[in-house]
Order: sequence, then C-alpha cells, then structure tokens
Amino acid sequence: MPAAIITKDEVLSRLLEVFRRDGYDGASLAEISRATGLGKSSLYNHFPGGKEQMALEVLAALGASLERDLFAPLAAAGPREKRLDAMLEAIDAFYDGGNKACLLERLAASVDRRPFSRPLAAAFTRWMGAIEALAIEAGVKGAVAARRAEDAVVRIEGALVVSAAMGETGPFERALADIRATLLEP
Amino acid sequence: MPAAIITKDEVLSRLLEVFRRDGYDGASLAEISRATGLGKSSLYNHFPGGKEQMALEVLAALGASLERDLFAPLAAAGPREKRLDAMLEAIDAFYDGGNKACLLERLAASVDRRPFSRPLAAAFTRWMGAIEALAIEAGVKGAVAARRAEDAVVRIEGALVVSAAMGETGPFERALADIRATLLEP
DNA sequence: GTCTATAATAGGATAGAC
DNA sequence: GTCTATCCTATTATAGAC
Repeated sequence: MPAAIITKDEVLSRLLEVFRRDGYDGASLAEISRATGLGKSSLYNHFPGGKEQMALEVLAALGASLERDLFAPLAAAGPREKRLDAMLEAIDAFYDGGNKACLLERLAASVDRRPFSRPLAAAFTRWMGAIEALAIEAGVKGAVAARRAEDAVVRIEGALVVSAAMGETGPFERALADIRATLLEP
Repeated sequence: MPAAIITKDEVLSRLLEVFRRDGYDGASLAEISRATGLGKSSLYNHFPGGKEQMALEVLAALGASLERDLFAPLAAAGPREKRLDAMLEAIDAFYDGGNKACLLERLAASVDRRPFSRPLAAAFTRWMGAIEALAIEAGVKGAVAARRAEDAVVRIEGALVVSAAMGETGPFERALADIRATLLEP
C-alpha cells in the first residue's frame, strides 16, 4: 500500500463532484471518503481544517480552472462569436447539459456560509466581469454590457435550479441558446 | 400549560422559514423545535413522518397559498399590467426583496430529493402556466408566451441565487424590473 | 500518508408520564 | 398535546500503530 495513487488535483475534482451534488451540509465525511477513496484520517491529513477547508480549497481550485479554461479564452484573440460559443460550450459541458448543479450555489446555500462569502462573491463578480468585457469589446455600451452579463449569469443559475426541480434539461438548454442569441446584439 | 397556543398554519409558516433558510439537509430538528416552540415529541405528534412529512406539508400549504394569493389574482379581471404588477409585488414581498431563498430550490437541492420531485415539478409547472396564461391573454403568441414564462421563473430563481451569493439584492430587483418591462411586450 | 479503532457529539426518532 | 428522558445511529474529528 504505497502512497498517493491519487493526485491532489484528482481529490479536489472528486470533492467538487460531491459538494455540487450533495451540497455542503448534505455532504458527509463518509460519502467524501467513499468518493475519494481516502480514509477519514487521510482526509484530515490533507485538510486539517476538515470539511470547511475542503470546500474552500475546491473553490480555489475551481477558480483557477475557470481562469484558465473559461476567462482567458474569453479574452483571447479571434472572432468574438467564436469565443462566446466556446464559453457556452464549456459551460454546457461543466454542468453536464444541465444535469449537474453549481458549486457556487450549493456553498452559498449552506447553513454557515460565512467562510465562503468572500470567495463566492469574488467568483460571481469575476465571471460577470469576463462576460461584460466581451460584450463591451463587441461594441455593447458599458451599462448595457454589465446588465447583460449579470443577466446571463442569472439565467444560467436559474436554469440549473429549474431544470433540476423539473427533472428535465430543457430550461438549461434554452437559456444557453438565448444567451448565445442576444448577448452580443448591438 | 394548556394546548395549542400556536395554530397549525402558524407552525407550517415557521417551518417554511426554517427550510428556506437552512435547506432541508441543514434544518435540524433542534432548530425546528426552537423555531416552532414545540418539543420534538409534539412535532412527531403533528408530523408522524418526521422531517420529510414536515417539508411535504409545508410544500402543500405553500401551493395553496400561491394558488390563492398569486395565481388566482393573476387570472382575475382588471387591467393586465396591474395584475402583473400585483404578482411581482407579491413575489418581491415573499422573497423579502431578494433576501430570502426559494423553498422549491432548497428542497430540490436536498440529498434525498425523491419525495419532493413530483410536487416540485408540479409547482414550477403551475407557476409557469399561470404566467403563460397572462401573456397569452395579453396577445403574446402561444410558443413565445411559454418561453417568456419559463424565462421569468428562471430569472427569479437565478437572481435569488446570485443575490444571496453576492450579498446584495441588486440582481433580484433588476430581474423583477426586467420581467415587468418585457413579459407582456407584443 | 494511510490505516484501524475510538472518542465525542449531534442527528432523527420513540417511550411513557402527565 | 406536550413534556422529560432516552435510544440508536450517523456525524465530525482524533489517537496511535504501521
């Protein structure tokens, strides 16, 4: 039984899946242990701060992933519509076509949300800012661009909620299509 | 110590507040006992099925409230814009201007959501249907009306999520204003 | 770094007196 | 109908061996 069959990134990736599925309050250490394949003591070795630290590290890792896979491509060179499409496809994949929940929402809904307040607000602000920048670059006026960016994020989050509650992904698919069609309109 | 200082409706109302604030998994019997002023045994006397039955009865009571205070007025006589305004004001009040979460979302996010699946889907379907009917009555074409109704509910749910995560109610207020401005457009 | 074992507590639920 | 007292399980977390 030698060490580290699983990398820390992989651990964080599995923790992400547990938290987004069960929520912070609903995710038990037993389930976390099962999902990661690590015993409780191993978990406390990696995360001395317990579940709270796990969620905070997952949040930080997700932020880094988004920066690399979503926001950087959004601000890169190339046709604007292409970049918007790439973002929407990445979002579609990340949420599994509307079948998986949003970690930000799940952490924001936990009973003791204070430890997550700042990173959550920062994540949403960053997300909206990246979309807003693309809209502005496409010639949309500043105030309108900010409103549209907020609306896009609002629609994605709401569509995930409605899709989950109704047990069908139609609302999510339609929300993404709508954003694609209207975000960069003059 | 005589009986029933508190009515069952009042109990359900307090349960609603606990579940929407803490979520289903996050709401402990200890907190429920505190919020209702009833001991655990009293709670099990009223709700032999435990927490699950409490949530189901809260859901049913909320459905009845919505039917009476939201959907019936929406389908009543009078100017259509007035009725839309009344609905939006009722929603604004129910969510305390974006400060309180949606029970439907909280129950849909619980680890064991199966007992709530049907009533949740029914509630969202009913809500969207009521809005759609108003839009159709205002002359909006059927397919467009259905899309707009879904979009309105999606925006409200998403705005609640984003407002909570960002710690400010701006997104919720803007979402309601946007719905008011666009839902009945020709 | 991981394991087994265990502590200590909080969780949901029940019994029985009043 | 409500209370106090209790049960049992699951929970988070730690100790100590390897």
